[in-house]
Amino acid sequence: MADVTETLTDAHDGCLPEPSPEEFRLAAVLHALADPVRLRIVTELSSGQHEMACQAFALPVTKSTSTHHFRVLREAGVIRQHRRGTARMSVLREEELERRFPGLLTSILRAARLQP
Amino acid sequence: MADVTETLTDAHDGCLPEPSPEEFRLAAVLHALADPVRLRIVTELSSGQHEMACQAFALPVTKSTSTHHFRVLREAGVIRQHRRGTARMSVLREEELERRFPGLLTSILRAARLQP
DNA sequence: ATCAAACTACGACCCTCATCGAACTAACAG
DNA sequence: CTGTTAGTTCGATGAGGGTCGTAGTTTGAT
Repeated sequence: MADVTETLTDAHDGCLPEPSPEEFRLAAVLHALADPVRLRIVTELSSGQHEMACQAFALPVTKSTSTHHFRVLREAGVIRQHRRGTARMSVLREEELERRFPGLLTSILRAARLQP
Repeated sequence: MADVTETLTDAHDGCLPEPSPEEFRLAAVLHALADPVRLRIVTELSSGQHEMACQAFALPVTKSTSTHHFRVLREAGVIRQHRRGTARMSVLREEELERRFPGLLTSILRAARLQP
């Protein structure tokens, strides 16, 4: 599974549309993180490898619902997605969020770890 | 839902039901703050006097909608409300939120000030 | 007691959203 | 090409939420 297939699938056309940091909207970020499933995605992304396929989360929803949640996170600017073979890898946009909304993601992640 | 907190029984029963800090749910707080009107309420509460009547906010919605938003904030634990004459005063629960979710409110308020 | 001010409660409306299933697409292995 | 794996897209659906208007409540003043 942990194959080292050299990435020709680079960051040109495998990337899905995402906002630039200047386009981040606070309400959109808060709304994105106000859902248990999405909060779990972000929590796992922050404490695992910096890149994870959708399947790797084992979410308690169907694939189509899963796609929906990843899109909400991506369109809010919380994650970035690109293809890796048949998989869609997700990455937390930590630095960009930190620059735009200092301390926000950090405090939310800490709060999330404190709760069921 | 109607949690009768025994704190401050001193000020008879002008207080409306509110959760105790242990009952704060992160998703509820984030959802409460993900609305522009409610974010504005909280922002004004944090930068004005520590007590404000609903009317004082001059919100761009009707009174009934206003009541709705204040209730969402109160039930999430973000604000406390008590009567003062015919007015309903609102107070930010800054310390309790800080104890439960350190840095959260602070970073959200800072982010809100950075945006339209 | 009556009146006004400031909210609250209750429906109603419409729109958003989380969810699903089924059909479709993309990438890769044989 | 065939088949598999991993996501996406497209309705549909049902719950929830933001908005309003109207009616009711509470408090203080006259």
